[in-house]
Amino acid sequence: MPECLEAEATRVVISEHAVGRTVKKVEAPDEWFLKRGLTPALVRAALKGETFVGARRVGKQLLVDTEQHVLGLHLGMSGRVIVDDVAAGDPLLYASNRNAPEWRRFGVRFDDGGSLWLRDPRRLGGVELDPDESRWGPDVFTITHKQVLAALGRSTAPLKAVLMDQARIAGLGNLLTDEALWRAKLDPARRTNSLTADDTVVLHKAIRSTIRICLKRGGSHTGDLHAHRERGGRCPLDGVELERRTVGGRTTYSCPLHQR
DNA sequence: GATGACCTGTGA
DNA sequence: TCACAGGTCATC
Repeated sequence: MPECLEAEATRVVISEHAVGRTVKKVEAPDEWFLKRGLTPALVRAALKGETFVGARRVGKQLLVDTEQHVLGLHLGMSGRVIVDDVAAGDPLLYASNRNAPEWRRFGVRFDDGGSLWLRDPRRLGGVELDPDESRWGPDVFTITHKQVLAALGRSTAPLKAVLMDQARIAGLGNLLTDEALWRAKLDPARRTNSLTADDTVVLHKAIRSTIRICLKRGGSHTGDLHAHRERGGRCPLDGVELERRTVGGRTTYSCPLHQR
């Protein structure tokens, strides 16, 4: 599920329900889930006795600050954070999932008896310690037009591929990118360096409105385009059949009439 | 850059 | 049984 909006919902839950609490025990039952050389022993040594002092987010990446370390949590394609057995984010989506204990990939138990778990059926998420935060571009929530220009650069890659590159802009995933491009009336496959100055202004506004509106509605799947994202689906703006193809390695829906 | 790999669940 | 899935990473 997670693009930046789901990560943000998760950040809020961690901030409201886990910050201020102290780690008593670290649970790392799935070693595969520990990334970049992290081991159960290392993460245990780093976090045991540490108090969570803040929860941040850069794009899709969650960053939990402790007194001496930063715990990086990534939700992958199917991850959710559960604090004290209550799932973060959309309760409807959560309800459709079974709560299988074997999907718990990483967790901490607090000294007050509660817990925080990262549950991820597909195991595409991960945990790292003290991540290098320079590998992410500016966060999409607050991105400026100037930063959009810098992100686009002179790239000849398809526009969608550039927007989803987390090093250029952090936070846009497949659904939000399709929605933003649909709103901007820009073809996802368009060569990035073919955009006019006006195009970049429209694109920036579309990104901002996509984030604002979908955040308010409750997630990456709440865009106007999303309901029509299926084979044979029609553009909700002008009714023609949407084009379905692979752009930037991801299934892409766009309107062949109004996205140019 | 495009492609396949990673891993596993869901639904047609 | 198969296609597909909201993410990243390595490799041609």
